[in-house]
Amino acid sequence: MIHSDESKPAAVPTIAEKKEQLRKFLRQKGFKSTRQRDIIAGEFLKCSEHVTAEELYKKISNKHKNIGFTTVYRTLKLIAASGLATERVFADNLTRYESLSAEDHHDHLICLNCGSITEFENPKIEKLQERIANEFGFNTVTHKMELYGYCRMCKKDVLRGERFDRR
Amino acid sequence: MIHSDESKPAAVPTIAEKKEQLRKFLRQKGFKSTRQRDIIAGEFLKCSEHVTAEELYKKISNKHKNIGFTTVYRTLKLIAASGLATERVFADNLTRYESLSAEDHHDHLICLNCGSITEFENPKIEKLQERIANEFGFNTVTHKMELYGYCRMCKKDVLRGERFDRR
DNA sequence: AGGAAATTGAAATTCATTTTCAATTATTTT
DNA sequence: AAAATAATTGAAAATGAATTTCAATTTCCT
Ligand SMILES: [Mn+2]
Ligand SMILES: [Mn+2]
Ligand SMILES: [Zn+2]
Ligand SMILES: [Zn+2]
Repeated sequence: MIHSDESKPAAVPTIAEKKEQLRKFLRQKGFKSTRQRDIIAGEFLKCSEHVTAEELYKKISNKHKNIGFTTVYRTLKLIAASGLATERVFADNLTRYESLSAEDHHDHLICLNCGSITEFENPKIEKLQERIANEFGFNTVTHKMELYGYCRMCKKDVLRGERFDRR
Repeated sequence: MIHSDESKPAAVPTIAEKKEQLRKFLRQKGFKSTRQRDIIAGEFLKCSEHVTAEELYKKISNKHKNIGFTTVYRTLKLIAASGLATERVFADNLTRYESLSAEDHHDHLICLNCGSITEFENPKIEKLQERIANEFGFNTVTHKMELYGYCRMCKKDVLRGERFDRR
């Protein structure tokens, strides 16, 4: 997500501020702040990707061989519950997490060849979705919208007959 | 999907015709037509829902106790490959199949309470999706668009505080 | 510091999906 | 019509991500 408007510096929370938000959430829920949760949250907030528990675990276990997969898995759930992240499941059926500030919503373009994920936002589509839901007397809570195909780079390779899995 | 135009009777293939299409597909691929495949296809084409392999297997095994789950599972894959059905995976992460004629595309409204699935079609959204893909130099192959929330019936229950899982 | 309560992480479990394999069945060839 | 060839069947096992279990450890509160 690219925002060209840099006029409101307070709108983009720092990693430290996000970590504090998590700590606040934990305290408020009667949960505990731990060394592991701090490290996991730190690493998660650093890497701004659509990351799986497995992937994050591997990144972390380079430096911290004593942090287990289960804890990474559980901490990602907590981070999502706190509002700092959302869970996403794309066509590969893996649960991914992405860092997210409260307001921000977007959908995804996903390359079937290289797996790259591009984010977009389109208010017109969002409005149309609401209109459709209303027509059916439906009360929308959330939606999923994903476009699958070939990204600019992979499209070229396909034309040249060079398509292969880069994942 | 409701179509009020009944002027073209040939446009809606009968179950027999669909079964024939499957047989043609099998022959063409060097696969075999079997008693089991015929029964499974028949039952699948009859029940016009978003059905899982498990569900269809249970329906079938009432009458045909000798047809195994694996065969139902594999036959559904074949039916999808033949173009008679599409695979769908909604938020519950179960693979569902729905009978589908070649042209027809639609998206879904899914009730978080009762699990009911409503189909809709919106050309404007489809066009906007294409426009967005183009903006990113993206070549769209397929897309997924699902609205999750509460259907008309369940909305009422929610207001009365009567929400519960009907699935 | 002491004690109640939550957390950790290795291992086990779950659950849908997918694969394996020996026996059976469908199709083609003689 | 039988034999040869090749695919199918279905029970059981394997897979793999997600989730749970549980004893040992750590955090938080007084
Ligand atoms: Mn995203
Ligand atoms: Mn449908
Ligand atoms: Zn790509
Ligand atoms: Zn409902």
